[in-house]
Amino acid sequence: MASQGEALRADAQHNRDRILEVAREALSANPDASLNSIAKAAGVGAGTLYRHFPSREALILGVYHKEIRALVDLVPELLTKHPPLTAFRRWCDRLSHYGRIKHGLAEVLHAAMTDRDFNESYGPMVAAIDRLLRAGEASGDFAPGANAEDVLLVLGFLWRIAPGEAGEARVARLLDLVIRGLRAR
Amino acid sequence: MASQGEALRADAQHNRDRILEVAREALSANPDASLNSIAKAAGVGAGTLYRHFPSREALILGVYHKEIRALVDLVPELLTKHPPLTAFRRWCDRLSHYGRIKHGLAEVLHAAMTDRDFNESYGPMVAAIDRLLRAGEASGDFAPGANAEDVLLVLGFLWRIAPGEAGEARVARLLDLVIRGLRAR
DNA sequence: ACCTGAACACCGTTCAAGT
DNA sequence: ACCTGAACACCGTTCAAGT
Repeated sequence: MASQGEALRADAQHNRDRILEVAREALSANPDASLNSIAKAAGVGAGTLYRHFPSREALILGVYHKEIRALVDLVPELLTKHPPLTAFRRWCDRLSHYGRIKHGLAEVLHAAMTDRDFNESYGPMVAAIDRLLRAGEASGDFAPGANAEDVLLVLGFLWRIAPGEAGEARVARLLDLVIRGLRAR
Repeated sequence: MASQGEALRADAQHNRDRILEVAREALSANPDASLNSIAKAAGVGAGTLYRHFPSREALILGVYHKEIRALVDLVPELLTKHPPLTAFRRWCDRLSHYGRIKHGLAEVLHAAMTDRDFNESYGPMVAAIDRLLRAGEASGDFAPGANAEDVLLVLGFLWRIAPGEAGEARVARLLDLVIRGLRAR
């Protein structure tokens, strides 16, 4: 559950890593892969998987934890290299990329928005967006007062665009629309 | 599958209606209600449910067919009574209302967007939005060229807002954002 | 032409028994 | 402290047998 609260016993740590490794592969091949099948492929009993990840969401969150982290850490970097508006845009592009490759992330973030247990990854995500919004506000590009949780919610469309050819263009069009909506008049 | 292609035999028609009636109730109590349980509650064999609705999506679409139809039919009415911009706004409010009451509609519309079988309800939906957009374009309120499918896609956030107290305000804020994004500069 | 309902393979989840 | 894996109740889906 916790990424590593107190050190796990060596075998437990090994199992945890192995489960995440197998789950990543299995889930990206098929987002609906059964937990039993993942446990079996990882060579652990079903109970072991449940001990480490008490729900499907917890497992997915475990798998994509690094990606979420990377996304959050990207914000300060983008803000030093680019003006706020393009920083926001780049960040959304990156978010879109993750969302489309890592199926299931969307559902998890959605669950995280209601479930109070998952704040560990949802919180930083919202904070990251908040930084981008405030920066845009300070530069006068964005209208003041935009809410980071709201923006994350709208950005959900990024995960519902099929990865196909037209997808790229659609993402661009829709991000334009959202950014126009955020802009100062 | 078809709402009523060629007339069904009397008993079949009766079963179909009964299934829809029970499914509406069961799904609104619990969006994940099992198809077996719905069949049982409707007093029909599992196979009968599958004969009428070959997939869960088809069933949900059957259940909410009337609501979707009503939504589509609302557009011309709104456009005669209101200027385009408020017509759009009112329509979105209504869409939001349906989405939050009738759980599962969102997933179905999403599926409908990829699956080519469901155009029967997705098509008219897109056409309805298109009318609203064109009207706003003609009046000079909306920037030209907005894509109706894109707009339906963004509006997906409407279904992911919890029905709670803060929900109403959130819907309002987010619709403002989208409308600002659509506006002519 | 349509319906029934048992049957199949599989699911998530639990929990006694092991080490 | 942690793991195993059989067991439970249930799922979606099919299909022989009925009318």
